[in-house]
Amino acid sequence: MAYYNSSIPTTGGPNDPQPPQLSPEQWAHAYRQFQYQLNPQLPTPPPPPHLPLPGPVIDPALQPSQDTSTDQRLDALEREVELLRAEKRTNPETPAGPSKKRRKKQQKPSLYILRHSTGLSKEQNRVRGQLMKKVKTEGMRLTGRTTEPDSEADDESDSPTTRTPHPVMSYNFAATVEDPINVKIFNRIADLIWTEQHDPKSATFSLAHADVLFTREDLVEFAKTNFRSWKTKWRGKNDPEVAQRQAKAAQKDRQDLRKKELKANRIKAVPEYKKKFKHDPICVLETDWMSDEISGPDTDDEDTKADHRRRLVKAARLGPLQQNDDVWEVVRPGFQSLEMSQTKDDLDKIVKEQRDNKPKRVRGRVTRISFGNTHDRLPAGTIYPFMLSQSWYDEHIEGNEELENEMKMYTKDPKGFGDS
DNA sequence: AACGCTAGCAGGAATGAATG
DNA sequence: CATTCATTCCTGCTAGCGTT
Repeated sequence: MAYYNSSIPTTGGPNDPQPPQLSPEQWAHAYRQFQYQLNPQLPTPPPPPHLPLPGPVIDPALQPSQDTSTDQRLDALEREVELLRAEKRTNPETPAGPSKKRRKKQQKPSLYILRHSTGLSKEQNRVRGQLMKKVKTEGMRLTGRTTEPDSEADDESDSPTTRTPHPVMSYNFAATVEDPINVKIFNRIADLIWTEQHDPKSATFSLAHADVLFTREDLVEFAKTNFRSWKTKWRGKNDPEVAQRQAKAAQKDRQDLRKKELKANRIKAVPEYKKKFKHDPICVLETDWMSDEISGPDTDDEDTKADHRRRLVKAARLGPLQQNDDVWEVVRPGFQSLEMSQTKDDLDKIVKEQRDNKPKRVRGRVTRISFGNTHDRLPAGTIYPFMLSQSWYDEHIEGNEELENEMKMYTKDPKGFGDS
């Protein structure tokens, strides 16, 4: 993607493409599915205790006609299994012996098939999503949850919201996922959906792909994940400290999002910029290096906040009807050199031109105001020499060994920047 | 290996304005 | 009025981290 990543060792930016790698779990999963392919009579991957061994293997050719893609997949799986075995052979810890023990060990990781999404096929992911949705729906029905989180947690005699008159079970959010009550609910959910969906021939079966396997443990795991997410919400409502933490996180999240949008807009202007300046500005467009766009100062002091807001409103020249509109202050990174900020300004100019040229069909954007303030956070990742403001470095970094080490910089500037 | 927590992300909802 | 589109923000899911 970004060309500078390829030539120079970086600290591993967020955009680095990762070569796909199979985890042990995925190996196990592949192996397991292979077993099933060989012996589809096994209706489901049985829970761990008893897994009849491959036993008399059925010639795949004898199986009911399969389309080529299935055949191909089977081939791939065969190869994977071969690799798996090879790996095993070279593993000194598992000497070949009476194989009962060995097998047990091997089965353990395959408790789950769809638990993690990485490495799953498209079909598997589809079914995975369907199952998670079912688990969630069932969980809501069972615990009497609506999409609206009910406000009162400790008040039993709540308002007459006519809810399902079902025998409602309630999660114990104060406890963990191991709490007996919670476990009971997980099992109930898992059993229900397992019964409904594990047999493709049954009338209740409604998954997109009948040949995708899953285990009951998968379902329990989905239910747990669900519970955890609900618990987080519950804690936010019941623990002021947690609420505060979450609010802060949400704010940071919003901030990061704005940076990302800023970057995306500027990226759209890159082709035009290249035409104009004959070099590539993409090196400047790292999310972290975009300006902050803040609604208010990071403080608890109400006066400071109110004052800040007043100044923003004034600078934005809001009309009488717009007094409550959003206004953001742009706070640029202090570390950046003139050349870097100029590059971004040039990009923004193009962005603006392009916006003005388009038929205006957009809602008004939030007004951005700059008071010329900067922040002094260190740049994330590795910057190029031309990006660094010498005076900022002298003032904030120079002499502080820890910070000096934290600043990472390439030795050479990209073409068209700095001296090059 | 499982747990709890969190940052980051994708997808989509909501919003507002111009257009047919 | 419905449609279309860009912008902004929210929700829920996931991976990754540190702990048990």
